[in-house]
Amino acid sequence: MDLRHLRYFVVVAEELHFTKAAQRIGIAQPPLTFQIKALENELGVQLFDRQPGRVSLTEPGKIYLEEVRVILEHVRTAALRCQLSAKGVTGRLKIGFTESASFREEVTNALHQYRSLFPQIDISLEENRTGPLMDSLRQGRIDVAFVRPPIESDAEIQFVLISTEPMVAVVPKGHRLEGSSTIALEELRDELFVLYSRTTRSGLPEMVINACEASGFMPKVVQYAPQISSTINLVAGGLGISIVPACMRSSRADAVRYIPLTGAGAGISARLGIAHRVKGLLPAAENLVRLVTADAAVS
Amino acid sequence: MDLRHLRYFVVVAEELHFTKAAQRIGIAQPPLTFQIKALENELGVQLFDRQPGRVSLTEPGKIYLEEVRVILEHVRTAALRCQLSAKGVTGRLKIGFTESASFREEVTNALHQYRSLFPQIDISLEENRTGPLMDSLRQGRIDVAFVRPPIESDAEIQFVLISTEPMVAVVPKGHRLEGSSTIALEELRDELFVLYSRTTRSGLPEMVINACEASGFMPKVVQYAPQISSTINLVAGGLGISIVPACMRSSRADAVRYIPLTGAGAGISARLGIAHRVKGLLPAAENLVRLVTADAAVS
DNA sequence: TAAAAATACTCCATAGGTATTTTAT
DNA sequence: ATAAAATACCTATGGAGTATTTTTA
Repeated sequence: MDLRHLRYFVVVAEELHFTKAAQRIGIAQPPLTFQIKALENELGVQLFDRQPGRVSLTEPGKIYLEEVRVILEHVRTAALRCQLSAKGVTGRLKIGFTESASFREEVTNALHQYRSLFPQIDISLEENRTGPLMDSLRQGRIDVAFVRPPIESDAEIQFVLISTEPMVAVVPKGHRLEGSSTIALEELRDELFVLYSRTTRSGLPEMVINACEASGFMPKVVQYAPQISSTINLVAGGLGISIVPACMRSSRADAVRYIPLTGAGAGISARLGIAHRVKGLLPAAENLVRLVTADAAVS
Repeated sequence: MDLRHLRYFVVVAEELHFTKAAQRIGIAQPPLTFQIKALENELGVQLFDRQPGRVSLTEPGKIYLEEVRVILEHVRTAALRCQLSAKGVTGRLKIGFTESASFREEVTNALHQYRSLFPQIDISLEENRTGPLMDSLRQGRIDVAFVRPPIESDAEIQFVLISTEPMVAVVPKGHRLEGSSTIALEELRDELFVLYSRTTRSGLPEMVINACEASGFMPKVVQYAPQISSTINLVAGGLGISIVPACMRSSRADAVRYIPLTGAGAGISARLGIAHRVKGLLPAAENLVRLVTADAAVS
């Protein structure tokens, strides 16, 4: 049995006239008669009472018509649902992001814009550090991730940089450098550092340490903290000073001061990008990536 | 788009392996690949991610699979519903019957039996006189009717006789003939008659009048009554006597006596049968007719 | 290198067309 | 007598087969 049989059946049931029905379908009457008979044979049921000039549905035919109409409608809606999903209009999207990404306007603006463009997408968010996010990405637990390089790029994962910003020094209120408009890295030689904990050999804390070494001293790290915001809280608490991405400036403005770096410090920057699988990417994720990278190209 | 496409799609989605799927379907791999591509082209959506040895459903593909499974199941159940309806297992049935038919065991037994054989048929009953029932039958308001001949039989209507019974005299208690074991029609020459009203030229009351005439007298009819039971009630009330089908004997046994007729009176009989349209007969109605006429052949 | 999907082509089953007959009003 | 469905037969599209190539793990 084909959908053709069902479609033809509905037309004949509507016209109750084989010749007219055949015209509406766009075929000749004999093949239509043949197809309806084939359907009846397959069902083992007479669907029409036929007399020349007086075709009518049998009772089983009426039952079947009801069902077939629903089936044909369902065939259409199924295609539609599928197409909407393919366009990323409907569906779900799992987004990972690092703590500091949520402080960047590129990210929040993109999410706002995405939500208004695709209100039917069910978005779920996961905050984690770059490393675990990349694992989740590879294993399909999330679909896109706002992460900080370096990313171990390969054929499976694409990474697109969307922003670069300077790192700034964070000192507690009342610190001797509080009033400085800029700080050279060398001035921090004797400071105690609170750093975002090191999980890779090349993340933000590594960059800070490397820059200090380039300026001729090894920073004295008194504490590693799991989040950048907790790092800042520890600075606010007077444990030491730190160096964080400039976007964090709005955090704990009551208790800390953010001061631009000069010299070797001006060279270190926090880069942020969006990472996603190359294959098996959800349509909804493609749309977000397109939106984010289009913005990145403009700015 | 064909059901074939949908069926193939489900198999490939289940196997996630074109070669195995082709084997399960019973065709070669290339045409299967071709058909799936045709489906994808028609939808405008990629349903599978294919790498040799690693076929997987895309997100829209998963959505479509859900829908298609429901569609294919619906195609099956639609055929089933249609077939059940064709066998008269499900559906509705409108039965007409004359008042006296409900006093005949052939009719009540048949209905009992039918109800237990086809519990899913929605039966509705209509009581009326033979003439209106035959009109309803022709116009499709009812599907079968238990009626008394003569029936104006033609190509549209089939009538099968299911019982023949004698007519009996009804006299009120205390009547001069109350004690008679039989009554010859001539003995009623001077009686006042209450008759079931005449609507056709050949119904039960006509037969009574004709038989009386054959016995040499014209019955004195004092009252026509719309139902046989009201006729009997009038007899019970002393208005006169009547002649009714033997099956009515159980009616008003408190107040009337039923006495068999002899002579010309023994010749008149009440026949009962089932009538139905020849064309456009509901399967449920066919089953009832079959059941009733099979019983009729036995008895 | 091996396994599986894609491509290229060939064939035939069947959907559809044309001509005609049958049937019921 | 007429209109419409059924029948008979023919044509051609496209579904399926076979052989081969391409691709990726």
